[in-house]
Amino acid sequence: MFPNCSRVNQPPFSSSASPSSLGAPPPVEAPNWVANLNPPQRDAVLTSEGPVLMLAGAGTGKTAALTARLANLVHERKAWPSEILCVTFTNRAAREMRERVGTLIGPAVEGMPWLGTFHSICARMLRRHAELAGLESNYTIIDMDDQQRLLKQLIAERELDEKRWPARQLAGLIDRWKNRGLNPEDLDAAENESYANGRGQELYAAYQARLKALNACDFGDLLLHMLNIFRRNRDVLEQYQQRFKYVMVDEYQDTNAVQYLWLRLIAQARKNICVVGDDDQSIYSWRGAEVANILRFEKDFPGAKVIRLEQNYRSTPQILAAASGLIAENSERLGKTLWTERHAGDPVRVVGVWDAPEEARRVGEDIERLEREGAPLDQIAILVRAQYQTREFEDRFIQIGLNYRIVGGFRFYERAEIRDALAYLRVIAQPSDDLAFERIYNQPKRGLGAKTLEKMHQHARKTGMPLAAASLQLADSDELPKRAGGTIAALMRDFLRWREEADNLSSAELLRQVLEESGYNAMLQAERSAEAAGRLENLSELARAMEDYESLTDFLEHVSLVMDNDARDDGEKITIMTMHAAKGLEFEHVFLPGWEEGVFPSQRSLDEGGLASLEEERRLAYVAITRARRRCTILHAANRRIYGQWTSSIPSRFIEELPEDHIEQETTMSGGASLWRANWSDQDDPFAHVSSSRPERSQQRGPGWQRALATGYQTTPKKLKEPTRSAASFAAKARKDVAIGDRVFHEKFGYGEVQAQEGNKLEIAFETTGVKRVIDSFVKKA
DNA sequence: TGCTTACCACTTTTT
DNA sequence: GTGGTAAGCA
Repeated sequence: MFPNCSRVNQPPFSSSASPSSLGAPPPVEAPNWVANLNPPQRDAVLTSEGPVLMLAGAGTGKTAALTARLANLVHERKAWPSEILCVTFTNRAAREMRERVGTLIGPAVEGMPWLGTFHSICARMLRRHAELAGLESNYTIIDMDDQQRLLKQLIAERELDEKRWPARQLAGLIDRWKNRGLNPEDLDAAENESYANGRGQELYAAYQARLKALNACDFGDLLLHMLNIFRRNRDVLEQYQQRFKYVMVDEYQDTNAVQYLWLRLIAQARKNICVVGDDDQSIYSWRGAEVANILRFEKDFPGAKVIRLEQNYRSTPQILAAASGLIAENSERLGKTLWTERHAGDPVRVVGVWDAPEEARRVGEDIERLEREGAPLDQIAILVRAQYQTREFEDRFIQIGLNYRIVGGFRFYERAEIRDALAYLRVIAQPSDDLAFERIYNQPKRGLGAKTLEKMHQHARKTGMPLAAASLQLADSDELPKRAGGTIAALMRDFLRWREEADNLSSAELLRQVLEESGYNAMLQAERSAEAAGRLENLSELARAMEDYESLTDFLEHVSLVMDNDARDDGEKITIMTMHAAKGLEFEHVFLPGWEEGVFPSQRSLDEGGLASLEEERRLAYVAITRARRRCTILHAANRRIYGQWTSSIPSRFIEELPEDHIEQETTMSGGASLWRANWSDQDDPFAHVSSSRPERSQQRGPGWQRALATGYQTTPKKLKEPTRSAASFAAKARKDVAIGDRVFHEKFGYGEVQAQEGNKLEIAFETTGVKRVIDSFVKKA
């Protein structure tokens, strides 16, 4: 519900700019979008000149304002779409912005090449100016996997103990340096000390040199290279300063130092920069984001107009109050007062359960009830702190037959078979891509092992040639055993042929041919397992996806930068994702499980980082709660298994910090009274200390714990009912295209035969895993 | 060479 | 419980 939609506003120029009064296209409708905005939003839209800082609280319609602003600039002919730089943080935000601008100004949005993430925009710029960074314009963007393999090599070359100085750690350091805009030569002694007793700089420099030799760069380089280019080449910078008449930045609180410096250089000339952010939603400091950027905006751009969006259109007053009360505990804030015209709703619920399985069971039951009440599943989300928490829900939902999707987690492009296929293509597109070559030189198995690889490396190093070229030369010599030499020669002949074919074939066809001729398909087919079948399926999906791209290079760039796997919406599903991933989204009903000390706030943030990182966790909690429009349910379990070990836990301090007036506490100890009592006296029972023998110990627990006790942990639990069979499952419609006796395929369980059908549930006898009940939407007809 | 086994570290969060 | 790596064996 958007209360202001019904309000009649007099737009300042609703009829002043008819399309006919304009010269050439873009043809546009009357700018009625401004009519739907509230005064501060409208102010932000109409203040096109000069620096603008929009402080937009959660759910205050900042995307609406930003989109309208962009549309207005185009509509008012202040700039061509190609003269506006519009930076977002995530691919999703960029896509959404593009879509929304499209509905406002029509096809003119097609001409917006500079709307995108920091990384994709920099990648585009870097293609043009690659030579200024010592690269060729067809450089490859390597991912974290390649990055770590490369670093491992460098570490091994220096005979450092990889156990003591893990590649991960070095990768993290280099990343952080890059995020701060530091080149190897910029490191001071202290930074240098932070890896392998003062060899940080050496390794960082070596890594950069290797990347250059590979004609590659990593994520951080995209920004760092462009910053370097801007700093060292006045003319290039001026070119962009001229081009971009207006600059807009979303989620400004998440910008890191390089991004900040890069933006400042571009915007310095015209100063038409509009940034939108919310200091309370800054949750990426671990990635180098600096809230300080938003705090010093007014200093950087004197005379900046500050506009506050404080009217929330999303949540009920209760949800808003709970979130506001919580975030008020933070010390470093600009401070905002969110308000809403929405009608009162239900209080935020806080539910205490016995353990994680019960938590999942409870959420499942609630969702089934919502479903019966007619709530669409895609309006329900479960937001977790860390990825590992998703498993419990996945298991439970498979069991009771609830449709769900997990956002994040393993991505399509990170699967081994996909990466292998891409590696083949990379070697074809880029013969000097050693990392790709190394990945597939013996995949599928060709009888080439570590020894051969070692020789190839030696030769490559000696001659300064890329690995692939060196190996070919080596194959011609007598350095290798006959078999290995022959194999390599044959492989290189294949690559030569594919490279020629690449000109005639579409990339999708090329990929299919490569998979066939390399024996990769045959390898998977020979395996005859459920997994292998899924992999083959993934590979043909990859080929299909490639058909949308003009060139191989385009596609490879897409893969590296747009790693999103927002699975196409195939039916209504519950969304399970991390709180981080949920930023910018909203749902009617939100479940927030795992609010326990050590889980949320995470152990790590408690151990290191001090107050600052605890406050970041609190902001994350604020983000999570404010995703909900109507209902928000927070859960905490008394016991949880971590690393396979049962651990008892206490409710999160954030629960205690919620304003009491707006929440409702409840506890559901299921599993039966006997289990409850049996656990009561257990040694590691988290409630053992509650027994009257040691009342003083309960004093050591925080107030949240006390309240949890007060609201039901002490008394006999009221709800002892064993969870019953899911009622909603009987209501679900059956899939019509599968019948008893059909052979079907399931991602997890493989092939099987349908034995029974009940609602949307199928009972399937799987070939390898036995009889299981699964949801029909999770199987494909085989 | 390649496969099996044993041990290990590990869980934030993302472009 | 998992997945990745190192050592040992066929």
